[in-house]
Amino acid sequence: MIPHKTIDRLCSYRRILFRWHLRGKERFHSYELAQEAGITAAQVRRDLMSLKNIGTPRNGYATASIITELGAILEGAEDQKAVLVGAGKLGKAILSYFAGRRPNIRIVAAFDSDPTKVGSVLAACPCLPLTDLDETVRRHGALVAILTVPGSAAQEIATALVGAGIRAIINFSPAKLKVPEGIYIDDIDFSIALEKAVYFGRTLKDGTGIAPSSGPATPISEGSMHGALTKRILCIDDDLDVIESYRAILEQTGYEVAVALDGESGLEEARSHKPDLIILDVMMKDATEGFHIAYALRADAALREVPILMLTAISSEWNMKFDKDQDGAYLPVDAFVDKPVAPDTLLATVKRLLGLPREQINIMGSPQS
Amino acid sequence: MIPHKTIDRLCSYRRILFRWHLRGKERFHSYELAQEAGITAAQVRRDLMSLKNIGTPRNGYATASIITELGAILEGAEDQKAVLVGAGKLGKAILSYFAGRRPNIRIVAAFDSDPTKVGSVLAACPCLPLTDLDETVRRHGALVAILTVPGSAAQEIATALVGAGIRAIINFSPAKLKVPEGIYIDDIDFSIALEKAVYFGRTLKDGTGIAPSSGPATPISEGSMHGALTKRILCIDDDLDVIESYRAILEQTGYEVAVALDGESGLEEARSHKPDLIILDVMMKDATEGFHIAYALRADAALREVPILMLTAISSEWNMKFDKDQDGAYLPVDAFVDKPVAPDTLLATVKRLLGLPREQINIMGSPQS
DNA sequence: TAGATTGTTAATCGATTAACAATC
DNA sequence: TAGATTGTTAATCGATTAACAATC
Repeated sequence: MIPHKTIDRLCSYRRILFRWHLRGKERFHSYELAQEAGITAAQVRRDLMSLKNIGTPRNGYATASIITELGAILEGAEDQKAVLVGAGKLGKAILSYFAGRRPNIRIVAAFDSDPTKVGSVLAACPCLPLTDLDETVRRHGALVAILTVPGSAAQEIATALVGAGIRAIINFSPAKLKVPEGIYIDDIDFSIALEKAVYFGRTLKDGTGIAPSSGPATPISEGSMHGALTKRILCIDDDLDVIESYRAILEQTGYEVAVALDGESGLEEARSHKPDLIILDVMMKDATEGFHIAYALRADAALREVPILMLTAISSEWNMKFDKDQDGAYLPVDAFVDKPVAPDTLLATVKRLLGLPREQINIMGSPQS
Repeated sequence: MIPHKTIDRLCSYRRILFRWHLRGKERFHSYELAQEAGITAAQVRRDLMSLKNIGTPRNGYATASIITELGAILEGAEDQKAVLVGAGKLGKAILSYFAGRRPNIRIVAAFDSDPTKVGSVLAACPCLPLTDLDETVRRHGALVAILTVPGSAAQEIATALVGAGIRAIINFSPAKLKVPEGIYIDDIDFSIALEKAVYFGRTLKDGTGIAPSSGPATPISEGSMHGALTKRILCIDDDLDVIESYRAILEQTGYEVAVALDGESGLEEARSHKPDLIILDVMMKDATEGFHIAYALRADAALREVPILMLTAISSEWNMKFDKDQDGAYLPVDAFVDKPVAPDTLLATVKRLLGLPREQINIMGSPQS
């Protein structure tokens, strides 16, 4: 049985490693992961002892196999299901935060006592009356519940959840839940978080040598809308069906469309007939090919300022989604669109990118660290 | 310097004690607080050593003075100001969660890069452009920031915040922030919380003797709307101005109004001329008088079924608000309304309560534990 | 090989619990 | 007074870090 805090860190490791994997980093050392996670290398090595797979003294750890093992430990074999109770502002915010983010961990239903909310669909998740709670939880075999109800209702609902088979509760209410031995409770209490922050903000000793670069934050500018037609668009994707569907949509709208079924020929095609826009699949034959092509395109002086629209999808290997916010920041591309993509979305994004002034093309990526 | 986890517990203690204080519990023992907080009595005593005030072996601790001391430690003397960056769904949910809840800790501004959000007012908090961040933080002397932006923007904004003088950040983004020594960061990461819950939900050993009372949760029923006039309403409040303003509002609408300036005479008046509704101030000369009156009314067979509307306000002593959800559950009253109360709200609530069928009157309170 | 890095054990650190004399 | 409960110190527990032989 792995201790609580170790699990915490294993989750962080997995996220970091997934990002590294996307960026093509195939091996890593304990000190690298330690630095990224903000802890010591000894801690990392000790934590990784929880898993079977070993590193080797000279070569360190293999990113991919560690991610696989972490996935096995943290998520197990089957899909995991969760429910949410309390579809207020916070509940809705959490639903939309998770929507589609972790396909392996799915919030199958939301519950609320308010009859005006029941029946609606929030972030792809049906809102049901509390009377359905027991039956729904049992039917799905959900083990996890997210509790976003007022403190006064929390205990009653927690008891019902446990009775229905829930084994872990993330409790956002201020109530201290009483549950049987063996049920996991994670209290996330905003009031206490704020009070703690106030305390430490006041108290922590005036940092020896605080000299952070000041300067106001510059908001990320949204490209302004222009319009232009009869442009040439190059689609690079290894799935022929996908290519053909995009071609149909784009040609119908009056664009000229070129296609390539792999990165190599895509690059070649781009060099011989410079397109006005490139649509690039992020996950081709290996998980990072799309990224390499993006870098190669930016390295070519002639193609540097061609906007790139990157198509993102779920990695079937670990059921983790490419995180535009987190991972996209490093990539020299101008827009991300999720697959499968709705024709409207595709056209709107294409139109926007074609209108982008050249100085707003993202040539370097904007690494955050 | 008090350690991290101790501060955590001190915050919980304060909340529990405030609730006890409202319920008239003037003294307590370490084992009582321990049980309520779910820890050991030794832990409680050790934690309370952080404060000057002492308990006495025979009488235990004085609730009020401990709350005062905790407030002094946790919040300090002056008001504390915080800002929020990222007015998305989560940011808005958090804003409305905190709105008015802790008058001593105020979120003075929200920031967002989206020009369509800037200029609006969210939960009594103006939304400003990111370009105003530095100046606003400095002007208010805010020490705490709540960060609810995407991971890709988090580091940049954190740096700007620290540059502007922020000393503590509650970070809801998945990014691991790099900040100078001495800055407090609290990471609240929903993805990791969910993964942890999934892990422990799957893993924790099948609880020895799980036999929680099953039974579906019964949603709290909302009183149905009826209508009735020429009813007699008794107002009990020690503030003459307040009484007169309510009287004006209610009489104008056609109700008959009786008044009483303290609990004692209120009870007497209720007994001599049975009203159809009682409006009761929760905080009169001592902080719990309103509560005692409520219990006394329910103890009187003749008055038991008269609905009670309780007026709530902020406790000036500790700047904590009476928490309807948490504390109200114990009280045998039928509605709570915050002071100062808008005429419309007052009338609507009065109308609803007067229409309440007798079997829905809350005679006993509904304790949650 | 020599140097670097691992897995793992031992030492340290911090936090919780137990114990108990002081005392109301 | 006698019993119960405190404040506080010592013992225990758990988690982190350091150290180092094994080894790629």
